[in-house]
Amino acid sequence: MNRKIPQSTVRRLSHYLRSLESFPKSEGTVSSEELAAWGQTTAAQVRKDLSHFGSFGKRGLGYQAGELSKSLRTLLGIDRSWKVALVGAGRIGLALYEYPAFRSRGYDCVAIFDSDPSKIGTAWGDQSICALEVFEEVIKERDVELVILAIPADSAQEVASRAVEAGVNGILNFAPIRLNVPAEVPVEDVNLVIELEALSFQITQRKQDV
Amino acid sequence: MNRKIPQSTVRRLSHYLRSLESFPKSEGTVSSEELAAWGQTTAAQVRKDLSHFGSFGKRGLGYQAGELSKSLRTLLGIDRSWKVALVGAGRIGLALYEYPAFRSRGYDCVAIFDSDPSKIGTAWGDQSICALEVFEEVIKERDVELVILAIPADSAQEVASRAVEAGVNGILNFAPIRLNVPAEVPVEDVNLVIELEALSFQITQRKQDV
DNA sequence: TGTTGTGAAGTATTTCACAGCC
DNA sequence: GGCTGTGAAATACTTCACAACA
Repeated sequence: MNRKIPQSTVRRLSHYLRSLESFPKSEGTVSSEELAAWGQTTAAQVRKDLSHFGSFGKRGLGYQAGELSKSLRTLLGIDRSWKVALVGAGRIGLALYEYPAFRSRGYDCVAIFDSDPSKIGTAWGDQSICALEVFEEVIKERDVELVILAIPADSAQEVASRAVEAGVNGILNFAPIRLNVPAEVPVEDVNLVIELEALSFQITQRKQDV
Repeated sequence: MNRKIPQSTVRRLSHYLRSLESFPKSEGTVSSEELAAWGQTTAAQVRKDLSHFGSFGKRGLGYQAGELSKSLRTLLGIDRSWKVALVGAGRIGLALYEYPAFRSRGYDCVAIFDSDPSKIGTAWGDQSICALEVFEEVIKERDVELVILAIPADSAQEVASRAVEAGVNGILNFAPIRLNVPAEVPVEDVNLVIELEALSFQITQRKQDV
């Protein structure tokens, strides 16, 4: 129950939750062995991950699936909904906006911004696209907590700084730069090119090892 | 020059390369200090990362920017082009297909697949969308090496298995499941919900720590 | 002199193995 | 008997610190 959670543990918690949701045994118990099999890890790892936060299981029995789900949702902070703003109404922005898993997990898009005048005022679903000029105003008015940056690298830093200034709590960044923000505002980077490069790296190395 | 490269090192190599490309000093030298500043790491880490693969710098001087770029591209396996197939012609697929950084890094989309009959035969750019029925045939005929899965979780495993069977070398997986494939075929997962959950986790924990 | 390359030291994370409880 | 929770051991990764050398 201490306070130093490895980043990797957090990722695995998400997997455990998804695992519980995907398997139909919403009633009944689940063992660390089963959770491990689904999440591509070990039973000991599952138990260690959970033990950082308390005791969720019963010795000799395992974990109550329904209860564990609920606990995981609380831990991950998704036992509530989050107000999200999307910056960048391009292809990636659209894909994210329409991504059903977001809404079903409680991430609610309450504002969309773009700098392109031809897009401003048009609507996606029930959201009309706002100009970046009114960014701070809208962020505060709608109590936005998370910002998704789906804009090019050269404007990402500026928008990130403005978002922090406006009181946003976290940033999901698709722009291929490392954002400079205060340590108390977490940033998660998604960099698609790096993922592809990690693949070609592994393939290339493997061939050389033969 | 050994053979046990941390996964994190690979990610950082990509950052170093992007760093070199973003800074205009394509001629001249770069120090580990400078690379570290851009990549949000330490100078020692930069040197250790590179030392796994050989000696790229000159003591007292630093690294020759142009040479180091070239070496990094070779290490990452992007000193060539890769033939990529996109499976899933939905919003995410479209965003990826139009993502300029892919093509500029040498990832060439040579086939698009979808299961929706109304999409089959229509074209995106110069690629017409193929049915999954002809998957193996097209993969082999066009020498596809990498597959990007931008399809729902329930069909992802089947397509992944067929891709491996057809001789694909690596998979970039956007479906929220852990794919079961032989160890010699690397898989990189991109899971957008997990990234958001990592954010809400951190924000939630932080608030409780006060 | 200035900066790399690298063993050795220090941290962090994972795995082991078993006591404790159902 | 079975399975969790957890210190202790093992492994992996990062940082230090300094010899080597342009």
